[in-house]
Formats: sequence, structure tokens, C-alpha cells
Amino acid sequence: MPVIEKTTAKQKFMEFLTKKNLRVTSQRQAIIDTAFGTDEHFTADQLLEWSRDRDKSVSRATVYRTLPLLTESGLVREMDFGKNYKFYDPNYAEHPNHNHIICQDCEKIVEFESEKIAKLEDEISHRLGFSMKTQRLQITGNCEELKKLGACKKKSC
Amino acid sequence: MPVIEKTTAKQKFMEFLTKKNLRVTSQRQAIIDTAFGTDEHFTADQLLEWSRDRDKSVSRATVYRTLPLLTESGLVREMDFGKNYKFYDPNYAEHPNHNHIICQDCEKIVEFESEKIAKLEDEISHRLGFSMKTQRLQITGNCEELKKLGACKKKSC
DNA sequence: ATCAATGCAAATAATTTGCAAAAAG
DNA sequence: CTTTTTGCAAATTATTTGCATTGAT
Repeated sequence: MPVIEKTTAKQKFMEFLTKKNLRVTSQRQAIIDTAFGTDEHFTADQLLEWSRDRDKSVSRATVYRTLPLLTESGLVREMDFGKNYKFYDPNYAEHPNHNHIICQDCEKIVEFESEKIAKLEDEISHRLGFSMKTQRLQITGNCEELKKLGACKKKSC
Repeated sequence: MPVIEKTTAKQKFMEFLTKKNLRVTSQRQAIIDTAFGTDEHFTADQLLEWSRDRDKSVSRATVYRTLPLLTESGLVREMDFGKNYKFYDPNYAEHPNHNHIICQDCEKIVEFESEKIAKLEDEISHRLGFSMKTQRLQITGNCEELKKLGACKKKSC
């Protein structure tokens, strides 16, 4: 994905901080650079580790205190894939209606968008008396390699 | 919903236990009766409390050891609504493709099914190289009462 | 009898928080 | 300077687990 978009997400978050009279500390800088410097979903623990590569002084507490700000800004989305820890998705601002399909075995995650599904969701919500705000759709399945071989090699299918 | 279906779900689980050479203890009985005696989603904590109304000897450990059996049997589904604890849905066997819409404010949950969405999910999965196994779709929104009044009364909208 | 299942209490593990010191504005 | 933010370590909370005992088959 083009770097320009990521720069924008970072800038948007800076504006979000300023608007809320929150300070741009070096630790927050490192965390923001990390979060918006990847396309991947990450965990709090990974965000800490990678942020520390940029700034040794980043602590676990600060990561956990920054994550709610990231999600509150709407630029990062908290995801639950049934683990006992959460994942965070930094591609949310650009693709607010994207969905996930996860291989049951190798845990490969693919993102996709569907206009048709989004439209149906909106219709159904109205019919049930709700106005839709957000949606999350997760499909689990087996990827092709798994189907052919009976089991897929972790990290490779 | 008709009582007959619930009896069936309970019986299916008993068969599941027997097939796996697992024993039908009085504690498991109480937990099973509770789980399949409600239409509501419940938490581990609620399952413990309600099961204890039937059998004082049910312990928290046994509830936590029984829940994986319930989900493994396919009769109960683990749900994540973004809280730090999980919900369990006992209506899964009868409606394996049902979805949830949750009011952001009062946390009212409505279930629904959609053939069209299910079909689209299956198509997209194939196109992406997966064979679909399960899906979960959660929509969050505001319910009518909220829209009209600006805020909905908890438990009542 | 045998071996799975239980309750209890201690252990985990992710996340949260109180507080005194450090740093942004 | 003032107020926010930080790191640290202790606290919290849902869930898991070791172990001696109980109970289903």
C-alpha cells in the first residue's frame, strides 16, 4: 500500500491528539510510528516490542494507555479472533467496512470488502429497528493448500 | 421457542458425552440443564450462578471445564462482544448461521438470519481460495428508542 | 475397583491502576 | 510553572490448573 496513506493516518492521529489537548510525547511518537508503519494486525505485546525498537523508553503501561486513544480516534480497530488477547487493525480508517477470513489451521488472515454484504447489513438493521454504526464479519475456513494436502504448513499456506 | 428443541439439544449433548466416554455427573447435569434451559446468551459467571440454583455443589472450576465441552459439541457457541469476558450462545445448533445486532447503548442483542448474506459469504470465500467453515457477523447500532429520545434506557429499549 | 471428575486454592496471563518522578507546553 | 504523561510495581480479573478426594461406571 502507498506510503502516503499511512502518513495521512499518522497525521490524522496527531490532529486527534492535539484536538483533545493531549501531548505528543516521544513514547507516543514511537507507538504511532509503529502502529501506522505496518499493514499487519498486531497485538499489544507486539506493539510494545516494535515500539521499543524505535524508543527503548516505551513501557507496557504506555502502550496499554495509548491503545484506547488509537481506537477512540477511529483509525485503529480492536479485533477479536477468539484468543485471550486482542488484535489491532491499523487499516481501519481506509477501509472501514472490511471483513476478515481466517484459515482455521495456519491462521492466515485475508481481508476483503463487499458492497453487497454491506448493503444487506444496512437493510436488515433498518428492518430490525436499528441504525447501523459498525459491523464486523469474520469467516473461518480452510485455505486451498489445506484442502489439497489435508493440512497446511503454518506460515506458508 | 418450543421446549422440544431444547430437550433435543440436551439429549444431543448427553450423546456427545457418552460417545467420548465422559461421565454424566450431577454437576454436569445442572450445568447442561441451565445452558439449554434458556434462550439467552450467558457468561461463565451467570452459568455458574444459575447452575448453583439447581445444584449447590457446582463449582466455578467445573463450569469452566464444561464450557469447552459444550462448544466442542457444536451445540453452544462462544461469542465475543468486545468485553473482557465471553458470552455463550445456546441457540447455535438450531441456527448455525445466525448473526447478532447489538445496541451500542442499552446492549440489547437481536439475532437474525440471512440466506443472501450466507450465500455471498460462501461465494467470496471460494473466490479467495478458502472453503468456509464458520462465520460470525456482528452489527452494532442504535435502536429506535435511542434514535427518538437521544438515549435509550438500559434494559428497556 | 478403576479412572474420570470434582472442589479448593493457588497459579496464569492480559490488562489496569496508584503514585512519585519526569517532561511537554 | 502547571498539568499531563511516564515507568514501575502492585492490583485486578477472567480463566486455568495441580492435587488430594469423591463418585460414576
